[in-house]
Amino acid sequence: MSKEQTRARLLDAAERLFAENGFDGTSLRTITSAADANLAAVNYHFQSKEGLIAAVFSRRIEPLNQERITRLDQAIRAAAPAPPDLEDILRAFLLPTLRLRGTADGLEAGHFLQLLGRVFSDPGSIKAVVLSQFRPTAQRFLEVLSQALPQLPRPELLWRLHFLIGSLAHAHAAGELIRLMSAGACDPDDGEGVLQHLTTFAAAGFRAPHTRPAPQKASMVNP
Amino acid sequence: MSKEQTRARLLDAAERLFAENGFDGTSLRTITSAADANLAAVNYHFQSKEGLIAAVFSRRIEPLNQERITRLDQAIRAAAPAPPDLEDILRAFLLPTLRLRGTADGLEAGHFLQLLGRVFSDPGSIKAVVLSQFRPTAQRFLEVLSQALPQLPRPELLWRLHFLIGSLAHAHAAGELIRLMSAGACDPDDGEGVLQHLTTFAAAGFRAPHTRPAPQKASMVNP
DNA sequence: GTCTATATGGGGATAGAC
DNA sequence: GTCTATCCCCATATAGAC
Repeated sequence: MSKEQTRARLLDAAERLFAENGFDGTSLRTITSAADANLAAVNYHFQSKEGLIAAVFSRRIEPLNQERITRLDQAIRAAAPAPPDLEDILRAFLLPTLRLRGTADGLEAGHFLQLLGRVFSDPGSIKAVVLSQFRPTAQRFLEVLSQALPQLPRPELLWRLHFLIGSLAHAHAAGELIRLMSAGACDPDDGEGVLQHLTTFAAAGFRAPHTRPAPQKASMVNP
Repeated sequence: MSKEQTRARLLDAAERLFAENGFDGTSLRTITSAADANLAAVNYHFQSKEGLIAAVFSRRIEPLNQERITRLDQAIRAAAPAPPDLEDILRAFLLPTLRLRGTADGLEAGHFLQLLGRVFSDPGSIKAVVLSQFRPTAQRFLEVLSQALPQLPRPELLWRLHFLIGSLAHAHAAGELIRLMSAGACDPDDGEGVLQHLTTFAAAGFRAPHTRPAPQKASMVNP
Protein backbone atom coordinates (compact mmCIF):
# COMPACT_ATOMS: atom_id res chain seq x y z
CA MET A 1 0.00 0.00 0.00
CA SER A 2 1.57 3.30 -1.04
CA LYS A 3 1.97 6.18 1.33
CA GLU A 4 -0.38 8.48 -0.55
CA GLN A 5 -3.09 5.86 -0.84
CA THR A 6 -3.09 5.21 2.88
CA ARG A 7 -3.18 8.91 3.61
CA ALA A 8 -6.12 9.43 1.29
CA ARG A 9 -8.05 6.48 2.65
CA LEU A 10 -7.56 7.79 6.16
CA LEU A 11 -8.85 11.20 5.15
CA ASP A 12 -11.88 9.71 3.40
CA ALA A 13 -12.80 7.49 6.31
CA ALA A 14 -12.24 10.25 8.84
CA GLU A 15 -14.36 12.68 6.84
CA ARG A 16 -17.26 10.29 6.73
CA LEU A 17 -17.06 9.14 10.32
CA PHE A 18 -16.53 12.63 11.72
CA ALA A 19 -19.61 13.79 9.83
CA GLU A 20 -21.68 10.91 11.14
CA ASN A 21 -20.52 10.77 14.74
CA GLY A 22 -18.66 13.99 15.48
CA PHE A 23 -15.00 14.44 16.33
CA ASP A 24 -15.19 13.26 19.91
CA GLY A 25 -17.57 10.51 18.93
CA THR A 26 -15.10 8.97 16.51
CA SER A 27 -12.04 7.15 17.81
CA LEU A 28 -8.84 6.70 15.89
CA ARG A 29 -9.41 2.97 16.17
CA THR A 30 -12.71 3.28 14.31
CA ILE A 31 -11.12 5.39 11.61
CA THR A 32 -8.15 3.18 11.02
CA SER A 33 -10.18 0.02 10.80
CA ALA A 34 -12.62 1.65 8.38
CA ALA A 35 -9.65 2.74 6.28
CA ASP A 36 -7.98 -0.66 6.45
CA ALA A 37 -4.98 0.98 8.00
CA ASN A 38 -3.06 0.53 11.16
CA LEU A 39 -3.80 2.46 14.31
CA ALA A 40 -0.34 3.98 14.33
CA ALA A 41 -0.77 5.27 10.78
CA VAL A 42 -2.70 8.31 11.94
CA ASN A 43 0.11 9.48 14.14
CA TYR A 44 2.61 8.75 11.42
CA HIS A 45 0.80 10.76 8.76
CA PHE A 46 -0.88 13.50 10.81
CA GLN A 47 1.03 13.56 14.11
CA SER A 48 -2.17 13.60 16.17
CA LYS A 49 -5.94 13.39 16.00
CA GLU A 50 -6.11 17.19 15.81
CA GLY A 51 -3.73 17.10 12.88
CA LEU A 52 -6.01 14.65 11.13
CA ILE A 53 -9.02 16.88 11.69
CA ALA A 54 -7.20 19.90 10.33
CA ALA A 55 -6.11 17.91 7.27
CA VAL A 56 -9.68 16.78 6.59
CA PHE A 57 -10.68 20.42 6.34
CA SER A 58 -7.67 21.80 4.48
CA ARG A 59 -7.98 19.23 1.70
CA ARG A 60 -11.42 20.55 0.71
CA ILE A 61 -11.35 24.20 1.67
CA GLU A 62 -8.65 25.39 -0.69
CA PRO A 63 -10.39 24.17 -3.89
CA LEU A 64 -13.68 25.48 -2.54
CA ASN A 65 -12.26 28.97 -2.06
CA GLN A 66 -10.70 28.91 -5.49
CA GLU A 67 -13.96 27.98 -7.17
CA ARG A 68 -15.82 30.70 -5.31
CA ILE A 69 -13.31 33.35 -6.34
CA THR A 70 -13.19 32.12 -9.93
CA ARG A 71 -16.95 32.32 -10.26
CA LEU A 72 -17.04 35.71 -8.61
CA ASP A 73 -14.42 37.02 -11.04
CA GLN A 74 -16.41 35.62 -13.94
CA ALA A 75 -19.52 37.44 -12.75
CA ILE A 76 -17.55 40.66 -12.34
CA ARG A 77 -16.05 40.45 -15.82
CA ALA A 78 -19.38 39.61 -17.40
CA ALA A 79 -21.05 42.67 -15.87
CA ALA A 80 -18.17 45.15 -16.11
CA PRO A 81 -18.02 48.04 -15.79
CA ALA A 82 -21.22 47.80 -13.71
CA PRO A 83 -21.18 45.79 -10.51
CA PRO A 84 -22.51 42.26 -11.03
CA ASP A 85 -26.07 41.32 -10.20
CA LEU A 86 -26.67 40.47 -6.55
CA GLU A 87 -27.99 37.07 -7.56
CA ASP A 88 -24.80 36.27 -9.45
CA ILE A 89 -22.68 37.19 -6.45
CA LEU A 90 -24.76 34.99 -4.21
CA ARG A 91 -24.61 32.10 -6.64
CA ALA A 92 -20.83 32.39 -6.87
CA PHE A 93 -20.77 32.01 -3.12
CA LEU A 94 -23.37 29.27 -2.74
CA LEU A 95 -22.93 27.10 -5.78
CA PRO A 96 -19.46 25.68 -5.07
CA THR A 97 -20.67 24.08 -1.86
CA LEU A 98 -24.14 23.06 -2.94
CA ARG A 99 -22.69 21.51 -6.06
CA LEU A 100 -20.81 18.99 -3.92
CA ARG A 101 -24.06 17.20 -3.17
CA GLY A 102 -25.30 14.66 -5.63
CA THR A 103 -22.32 14.79 -7.98
CA ALA A 104 -20.07 11.85 -8.75
CA ASP A 105 -17.17 12.51 -6.39
CA GLY A 106 -19.70 14.23 -4.19
CA LEU A 107 -20.51 10.90 -2.66
CA GLU A 108 -17.55 11.57 -0.43
CA ALA A 109 -17.68 15.34 -0.38
CA GLY A 110 -21.27 15.38 0.81
CA HIS A 111 -20.03 14.28 4.18
CA PHE A 112 -17.67 17.18 4.19
CA LEU A 113 -20.54 19.63 3.89
CA GLN A 114 -22.01 18.40 7.12
CA LEU A 115 -18.70 19.06 8.80
CA LEU A 116 -18.37 22.46 7.23
CA GLY A 117 -21.83 23.43 8.36
CA ARG A 118 -21.07 22.29 11.86
CA VAL A 119 -17.68 23.89 12.26
CA PHE A 120 -19.03 27.36 12.99
CA SER A 121 -20.85 26.19 16.08
CA ASP A 122 -18.41 23.54 17.25
CA PRO A 123 -16.81 24.01 20.63
CA GLY A 124 -13.40 22.69 19.61
CA SER A 125 -10.33 24.49 18.36
CA ILE A 126 -10.88 23.63 14.70
CA LYS A 127 -12.73 26.89 14.13
CA ALA A 128 -9.48 28.83 14.13
CA VAL A 129 -7.98 26.77 11.32
CA VAL A 130 -11.09 26.92 9.16
CA LEU A 131 -11.73 30.56 9.83
CA SER A 132 -8.24 31.64 8.86
CA GLN A 133 -8.66 29.84 5.55
CA PHE A 134 -12.11 31.26 4.98
CA ARG A 135 -11.52 34.87 5.92
CA PRO A 136 -9.85 36.20 2.73
CA THR A 137 -12.63 34.78 0.58
CA ALA A 138 -15.32 36.23 2.82
CA GLN A 139 -13.57 39.59 2.72
CA ARG A 140 -13.52 39.54 -1.05
CA PHE A 141 -17.23 38.79 -1.28
CA LEU A 142 -17.95 41.47 1.26
CA GLU A 143 -16.28 44.10 -0.91
CA VAL A 144 -18.17 43.08 -4.01
CA LEU A 145 -21.46 42.93 -2.12
CA SER A 146 -20.76 46.36 -0.76
CA GLN A 147 -20.38 47.70 -4.30
CA ALA A 148 -23.58 46.05 -5.43
CA LEU A 149 -25.49 47.44 -2.43
CA PRO A 150 -23.82 50.81 -1.83
CA GLN A 151 -26.67 52.22 0.24
CA LEU A 152 -26.35 49.53 2.92
CA PRO A 153 -24.38 50.43 6.08
CA ARG A 154 -21.46 48.09 6.63
CA PRO A 155 -22.70 46.50 9.88
CA GLU A 156 -26.03 45.69 8.29
CA LEU A 157 -24.29 44.11 5.33
CA LEU A 158 -22.18 42.04 7.71
CA TRP A 159 -25.23 40.81 9.57
CA ARG A 160 -26.91 39.82 6.34
CA LEU A 161 -23.84 37.93 5.21
CA HIS A 162 -23.90 36.07 8.52
CA PHE A 163 -27.56 35.22 8.04
CA LEU A 164 -26.70 33.84 4.61
CA ILE A 165 -23.88 31.77 6.06
CA GLY A 166 -26.19 30.54 8.80
CA SER A 167 -28.85 29.48 6.32
CA LEU A 168 -26.28 27.67 4.20
CA ALA A 169 -24.62 26.01 7.18
CA HIS A 170 -27.99 24.86 8.44
CA ALA A 171 -28.94 23.43 5.06
CA HIS A 172 -25.67 21.51 5.05
CA ALA A 173 -25.37 20.37 8.63
CA ALA A 174 -29.02 19.69 9.36
CA GLY A 175 -30.01 18.23 6.02
CA GLU A 176 -31.63 15.11 7.39
CA LEU A 177 -33.44 17.14 10.02
CA ILE A 178 -34.88 19.40 7.34
CA ARG A 179 -36.06 16.42 5.36
CA LEU A 180 -37.70 15.04 8.47
CA MET A 181 -39.34 18.25 9.68
CA SER A 182 -40.77 18.96 6.26
CA ALA A 183 -42.04 15.38 5.91
CA GLY A 184 -40.06 15.04 2.70
CA ALA A 185 -41.24 18.26 1.06
CA CYS A 186 -37.74 19.72 1.25
CA ASP A 187 -34.93 17.68 -0.31
CA PRO A 188 -31.56 18.88 0.98
CA ASP A 189 -29.76 16.63 -1.52
CA ASP A 190 -31.19 18.57 -4.44
CA GLY A 191 -28.37 21.09 -4.61
CA GLU A 192 -29.88 22.93 -7.54
CA GLY A 193 -33.18 23.33 -5.72
CA VAL A 194 -31.56 24.59 -2.54
CA LEU A 195 -29.51 27.01 -4.61
CA GLN A 196 -32.65 28.42 -6.21
CA HIS A 197 -34.58 28.75 -2.99
CA LEU A 198 -31.72 30.21 -0.99
CA THR A 199 -30.68 32.63 -3.71
CA THR A 200 -34.22 33.99 -4.01
CA PHE A 201 -34.65 34.28 -0.25
CA ALA A 202 -31.28 35.87 0.45
CA ALA A 203 -31.31 38.25 -2.51
CA ALA A 204 -34.58 39.72 -1.28
CA GLY A 205 -33.17 39.91 2.24
CA PHE A 206 -30.02 41.70 1.10
CA ARG A 207 -32.10 44.18 -0.91
CA ALA A 208 -34.34 45.09 2.03
CA PRO A 209 -34.12 48.76 3.05
CA HIS A 210 -31.76 49.10 5.93
CA THR A 211 -33.09 48.71 9.44
CA ARG A 212 -34.27 51.86 11.17
CA PRO A 213 -32.72 52.64 14.58
CA ALA A 214 -35.70 51.01 16.39
CA PRO A 215 -39.46 51.48 16.35
CA GLN A 216 -40.95 53.73 19.00
CA LYS A 217 -42.42 50.90 21.01
CA ALA A 218 -41.20 50.08 24.47
CA SER A 219 -38.04 48.05 24.86
CA MET A 220 -38.53 44.44 24.04
CA VAL A 221 -37.07 43.41 27.36
CA ASN A 222 -40.00 44.86 29.21
CA PRO A 223 -42.87 45.07 26.74
CA MET B 1 -28.09 20.91 50.73
CA SER B 2 -31.66 20.26 49.60
CA LYS B 3 -32.47 17.91 46.78
CA GLU B 4 -33.91 20.59 44.51
CA GLN B 5 -31.00 22.93 45.03
CA THR B 6 -28.50 20.27 44.07
CA ARG B 7 -30.55 19.40 41.02
CA ALA B 8 -30.72 23.01 39.90
CA ARG B 9 -27.03 23.62 40.47
CA LEU B 10 -26.20 20.56 38.41
CA LEU B 11 -28.40 21.78 35.57
CA ASP B 12 -26.86 25.26 35.65
CA ALA B 13 -23.32 23.98 35.66
CA ALA B 14 -24.06 21.44 32.96
CA GLU B 15 -25.72 24.04 30.77
CA ARG B 16 -22.74 26.35 30.95
CA LEU B 17 -20.09 23.68 30.52
CA PHE B 18 -21.90 21.89 27.68
CA ALA B 19 -22.18 25.20 25.87
CA GLU B 20 -18.50 25.94 26.32
CA ASN B 21 -17.00 22.52 25.68
CA GLY B 22 -19.67 20.39 24.05
CA PHE B 23 -21.33 17.28 25.41
CA ASP B 24 -18.48 14.88 24.79
CA GLY B 25 -15.98 17.50 25.88
CA THR B 26 -17.53 17.82 29.32
CA SER B 27 -17.13 15.05 31.85
CA LEU B 28 -19.46 14.39 34.73
CA ARG B 29 -16.52 15.04 37.01
CA THR B 30 -16.14 18.56 35.67
CA ILE B 31 -19.85 19.22 36.06
CA THR B 32 -20.16 17.90 39.57
CA SER B 33 -17.15 19.79 40.85
CA ALA B 34 -18.36 23.02 39.25
CA ALA B 35 -21.74 22.45 40.91
CA ASP B 36 -20.18 21.58 44.27
CA ALA B 37 -21.91 18.25 44.12
CA ASN B 38 -20.78 14.69 44.28
CA LEU B 39 -19.93 12.67 41.23
CA ALA B 40 -22.67 10.18 42.00
CA ALA B 41 -25.30 12.91 42.22
CA VAL B 42 -25.77 13.02 38.46
CA ASN B 43 -26.73 9.40 38.27
CA TYR B 44 -28.96 9.77 41.28
CA HIS B 45 -30.89 12.73 39.85
CA PHE B 46 -30.78 12.05 36.12
CA GLN B 47 -29.95 8.34 35.83
CA SER B 48 -27.25 8.95 33.22
CA LYS B 49 -25.35 11.61 31.33
CA GLU B 50 -27.90 11.43 28.53
CA GLY B 51 -30.63 12.01 31.06
CA LEU B 52 -28.83 15.09 32.27
CA ILE B 53 -28.50 16.43 28.74
CA ALA B 54 -32.18 15.88 28.06
CA ALA B 55 -33.08 17.63 31.32
CA VAL B 56 -30.93 20.65 30.42
CA PHE B 57 -33.00 21.08 27.29
CA SER B 58 -36.45 20.29 28.65
CA ARG B 59 -36.11 22.84 31.44
CA ARG B 60 -35.83 25.71 28.97
CA ILE B 61 -37.75 24.56 25.93
CA GLU B 62 -41.20 24.38 27.44
CA PRO B 63 -41.28 28.03 28.64
CA LEU B 64 -39.76 29.07 25.32
CA ASN B 65 -42.52 27.41 23.35
CA GLN B 66 -45.16 28.91 25.58
CA GLU B 67 -43.81 32.40 25.12
CA ARG B 68 -43.66 31.98 21.38
CA ILE B 69 -47.26 30.79 21.20
CA THR B 70 -48.47 33.50 23.57
CA ARG B 71 -46.91 36.23 21.48
CA LEU B 72 -48.20 34.70 18.29
CA ASP B 73 -51.73 34.61 19.70
CA GLN B 74 -51.41 38.24 20.78
CA ALA B 75 -50.40 39.23 17.26
CA ILE B 76 -53.29 37.28 15.80
CA ARG B 77 -55.84 38.86 18.13
CA ALA B 78 -54.46 42.35 17.53
CA ALA B 79 -54.82 42.00 13.77
CA ALA B 80 -58.07 39.99 13.64
CA PRO B 81 -59.88 39.35 11.43
CA ALA B 82 -56.98 39.98 9.05
CA PRO B 83 -53.90 37.78 9.31
CA PRO B 84 -51.14 39.43 11.37
CA ASP B 85 -48.25 41.27 9.78
CA LEU B 86 -45.40 39.08 8.67
CA GLU B 87 -43.03 41.10 10.84
CA ASP B 88 -45.14 40.44 13.92
CA ILE B 89 -45.17 36.71 13.25
CA LEU B 90 -41.41 36.67 12.86
CA ARG B 91 -40.92 38.69 16.02
CA ALA B 92 -43.13 36.30 17.98
CA PHE B 93 -40.84 33.53 16.83
CA LEU B 94 -37.50 35.27 17.27
CA LEU B 95 -37.96 37.46 20.30
CA PRO B 96 -38.37 34.78 22.97
CA THR B 97 -34.92 33.38 22.24
CA LEU B 98 -33.10 36.61 21.50
CA ARG B 99 -34.53 38.11 24.66
CA LEU B 100 -32.63 35.56 26.72
CA ARG B 101 -29.40 37.36 25.95
CA GLY B 102 -28.42 40.28 28.08
CA THR B 103 -31.33 40.03 30.51
CA ALA B 104 -30.96 39.44 34.22
CA ASP B 105 -31.56 35.71 34.43
CA GLY B 106 -30.22 35.57 30.91
CA LEU B 107 -26.74 35.36 32.34
CA GLU B 108 -27.43 31.67 32.63
CA ALA B 109 -29.84 31.28 29.77
CA GLY B 110 -27.40 32.78 27.28
CA HIS B 111 -25.42 29.59 27.47
CA PHE B 112 -28.53 27.69 26.63
CA LEU B 113 -28.89 29.55 23.36
CA GLN B 114 -25.55 28.28 22.20
CA LEU B 115 -26.72 24.77 22.89
CA LEU B 116 -30.00 25.33 21.17
CA GLY B 117 -28.28 26.72 18.11
CA ARG B 118 -25.98 23.75 17.99
CA VAL B 119 -28.51 21.02 18.54
CA PHE B 120 -29.75 21.00 14.96
CA SER B 121 -26.35 20.07 13.61
CA ASP B 122 -25.16 17.87 16.45
CA PRO B 123 -24.41 14.26 15.67
CA GLY B 124 -25.82 12.89 18.92
CA SER B 125 -29.25 11.55 19.76
CA ILE B 126 -30.43 14.72 21.54
CA LYS B 127 -31.97 16.01 18.34
CA ALA B 128 -34.90 13.65 18.68
CA VAL B 129 -35.84 14.94 22.13
CA VAL B 130 -35.57 18.59 21.15
CA LEU B 131 -37.29 18.11 17.82
CA SER B 132 -40.29 16.38 19.34
CA GLN B 133 -40.73 19.30 21.74
CA PHE B 134 -40.24 21.86 18.99
CA ARG B 135 -42.42 20.40 16.29
CA PRO B 136 -45.91 21.49 17.44
CA THR B 137 -44.74 25.09 17.81
CA ALA B 138 -43.13 25.06 14.39
CA GLN B 139 -46.29 23.62 12.92
CA ARG B 140 -48.38 26.37 14.44
CA PHE B 141 -46.12 29.09 13.04
CA LEU B 142 -46.15 27.42 9.68
CA GLU B 143 -49.93 27.62 9.51
CA VAL B 144 -50.02 31.27 10.42
CA LEU B 145 -47.21 32.09 7.99
CA SER B 146 -49.10 30.25 5.32
CA GLN B 147 -52.15 32.47 5.90
CA ALA B 148 -50.04 35.61 5.80
CA LEU B 149 -48.37 34.54 2.56
CA PRO B 150 -51.12 32.60 0.77
CA GLN B 151 -49.48 32.83 -2.65
CA LEU B 152 -46.36 30.92 -1.54
CA PRO B 153 -46.21 27.18 -2.35
CA ARG B 154 -45.84 25.08 0.79
CA PRO B 155 -42.36 23.67 0.00
CA GLU B 156 -41.03 27.16 -0.62
CA LEU B 157 -42.48 28.34 2.66
CA LEU B 158 -40.84 25.41 4.43
CA TRP B 159 -37.47 26.21 2.93
CA ARG B 160 -37.75 29.81 4.00
CA LEU B 161 -38.65 28.80 7.53
CA HIS B 162 -35.56 26.59 7.58
CA PHE B 163 -33.43 29.48 6.38
CA LEU B 164 -34.82 31.58 9.21
CA ILE B 165 -34.06 28.86 11.73
CA GLY B 166 -30.58 28.51 10.28
CA SER B 167 -29.89 32.22 10.58
CA LEU B 168 -31.16 32.26 14.14
CA ALA B 169 -29.24 29.14 15.12
CA HIS B 170 -26.09 30.58 13.63
CA ALA B 171 -26.52 33.86 15.47
CA HIS B 172 -26.91 31.89 18.69
CA ALA B 173 -24.32 29.18 18.32
CA ALA B 174 -21.63 31.12 16.51
CA GLY B 175 -21.97 34.41 18.34
CA GLU B 176 -18.33 34.81 19.22
CA LEU B 177 -17.35 33.86 15.71
CA ILE B 178 -19.59 36.54 14.29
CA ARG B 179 -18.10 39.11 16.61
CA LEU B 180 -14.64 38.05 15.52
CA MET B 181 -15.30 37.91 11.78
CA SER B 182 -16.92 41.31 11.82
CA ALA B 183 -14.08 42.78 13.87
CA GLY B 184 -16.62 43.88 16.46
CA ALA B 185 -19.07 45.54 14.10
CA CYS B 186 -21.71 42.91 14.86
CA ASP B 187 -22.62 42.42 18.52
CA PRO B 188 -24.42 39.10 18.99
CA ASP B 189 -25.20 39.98 22.61
CA ASP B 190 -27.38 42.87 21.53
CA GLY B 191 -30.57 40.87 21.29
CA GLU B 192 -32.65 43.82 20.24
CA GLY B 193 -30.25 44.65 17.43
CA VAL B 194 -30.16 41.09 16.14
CA LEU B 195 -33.94 40.98 16.29
CA GLN B 196 -34.18 44.12 14.15
CA HIS B 197 -31.66 42.99 11.58
CA LEU B 198 -32.96 39.46 11.30
CA THR B 199 -36.60 40.51 11.13
CA THR B 200 -35.87 42.94 8.30
CA PHE B 201 -33.79 40.42 6.40
CA ALA B 202 -36.15 37.49 6.81
CA ALA B 203 -39.35 39.43 6.17
CA ALA B 204 -38.00 40.55 2.82
CA GLY B 205 -36.89 36.98 2.10
CA PHE B 206 -40.32 35.55 2.93
CA ARG B 207 -42.01 38.14 0.73
CA ALA B 208 -39.87 37.37 -2.31
CA PRO B 209 -41.86 36.09 -5.28
CA HIS B 210 -41.70 32.33 -5.38
CA THR B 211 -38.83 30.68 -7.16
CA ARG B 212 -39.37 29.83 -10.80
CA PRO B 213 -38.80 26.21 -11.87
CA ALA B 214 -35.20 26.98 -13.00
CA PRO B 215 -33.59 29.46 -15.39
CA GLN B 216 -32.84 28.28 -18.92
CA LYS B 217 -29.13 28.06 -18.35
CA ALA B 218 -27.32 24.75 -18.40
CA SER B 219 -27.39 22.57 -15.32
CA MET B 220 -25.20 23.90 -12.61
CA VAL B 221 -23.49 20.56 -12.32
CA ASN B 222 -21.89 20.93 -15.74
CA PRO B 223 -21.89 24.62 -16.54
C1' DG C 1 -29.63 11.71 50.01
C1' DT C 2 -24.84 11.91 49.98
C1' DC C 3 -20.44 10.17 49.81
C1' DT C 4 -16.04 6.99 48.85
C1' DA C 5 -14.20 3.50 46.43
C1' DT C 6 -14.10 0.78 42.64
C1' DA C 7 -15.58 -1.93 38.51
C1' DT C 8 -15.22 -1.81 33.70
C1' DG C 9 -14.17 -0.07 29.43
C1' DG C 10 -12.14 2.88 26.02
C1' DG C 11 -9.38 6.62 24.59
C1' DG C 12 -4.70 8.81 22.35
C1' DA C 13 -0.12 8.22 21.86
C1' DT C 14 4.39 5.78 21.40
C1' DA C 15 8.44 2.33 21.43
C1' DG C 16 10.61 -0.75 18.93
C1' DA C 17 10.49 -4.93 15.84
C1' DC C 18 10.08 -5.84 10.98
C1' DG D 1 6.27 2.86 6.17
C1' DT D 2 3.87 -0.43 8.63
C1' DC D 3 2.75 -3.22 12.42
C1' DT D 4 2.16 -5.14 17.41
C1' DA D 5 2.10 -4.45 22.00
C1' DT D 6 1.80 -1.49 25.60
C1' DC D 7 1.81 2.77 28.56
C1' DC D 8 -0.98 5.82 30.89
C1' DC D 9 -4.92 8.42 31.36
C1' DC D 10 -9.82 9.38 31.97
C1' DA D 11 -14.52 8.26 31.15
C1' DT D 12 -19.35 6.47 32.98
C1' DA D 13 -21.65 3.93 36.13
C1' DT D 14 -22.52 1.52 40.40
C1' DA D 15 -22.08 -0.83 45.09
C1' DG D 16 -22.29 -0.16 49.57
C1' DA D 17 -20.99 2.59 53.82
C1' DC D 18 -22.71 6.58 56.29
